[in-house]
Amino acid sequence: MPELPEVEVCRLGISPHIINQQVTKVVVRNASLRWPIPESVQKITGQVVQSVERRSKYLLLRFSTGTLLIHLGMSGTIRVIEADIAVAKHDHFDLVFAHGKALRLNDPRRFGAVLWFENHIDEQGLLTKLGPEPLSDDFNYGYLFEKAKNRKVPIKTFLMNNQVVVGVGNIYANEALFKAGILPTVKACDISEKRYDRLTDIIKSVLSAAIKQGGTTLKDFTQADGRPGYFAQSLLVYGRAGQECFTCKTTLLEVRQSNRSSVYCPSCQLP
DNA sequence: CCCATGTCCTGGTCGC
DNA sequence: TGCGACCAGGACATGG
Repeated sequence: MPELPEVEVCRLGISPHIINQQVTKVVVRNASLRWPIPESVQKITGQVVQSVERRSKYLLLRFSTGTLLIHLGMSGTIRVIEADIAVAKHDHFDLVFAHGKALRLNDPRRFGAVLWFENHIDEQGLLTKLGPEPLSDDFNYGYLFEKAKNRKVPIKTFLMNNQVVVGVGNIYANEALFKAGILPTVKACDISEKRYDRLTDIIKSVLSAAIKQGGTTLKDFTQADGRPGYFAQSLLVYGRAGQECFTCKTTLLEVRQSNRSSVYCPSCQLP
């Protein structure tokens, strides 16, 4: 269930357990994820994890000869466990380490990915077209306003476009627009610079708060140690269609946009 | 049958 | 007409 906060929570959780650790075995139980896990992942055997980075929702494990890219898709989770713990359904991939632990990927829907790149991380073009990281200084005042010029797409769809800004998925797009008081159906080009500046601040604060609380657990997301995230308790509109707005008691409404559900308060959120 | 946290890809439309 | 940018929707697999 990962959006950016969940992936970042995952990165923070697994990093201390696997950095500087040597991989002794690579186990592929089911290679058919979004793309087949390549045979070349076996080349990781014997190598040491140098760093665990994140770009957008991609986890990047750096080794001396290349990078292992992991994406959790819609339903992926990663845990660091004792390597001899029994395999569960949908446990597709393990990195086993010399200290007896294993990084284990579980992904029921198999929309996730495990890829190995030597030298050129972007052989597949997955990272080249991505917009700025929302928590970086590249995502700043004026950016969204400039980017939105002539864009007639609804603001909700605009925010979820990875070429605009990465990491803002359906949950946090809904939450940020509620907090910013912007109707999700407004055209991106019709929003003022001032409102975009406020929205930029809100996106940063919503994502940061979610990371601090360990992400949002809806069904299956867990942190690296198996604990759930607690941000679900902070959700103001996502998943609350038909219920009262916490601010004004108006009934929250739901619309479909680009095949995704948007929940909003018709009173607090304005065109 | 409905719905679901992501995103690549296809095919259509629009403007220059 | 051509080209590129933009945009809507399908597709993927499994579970609740």
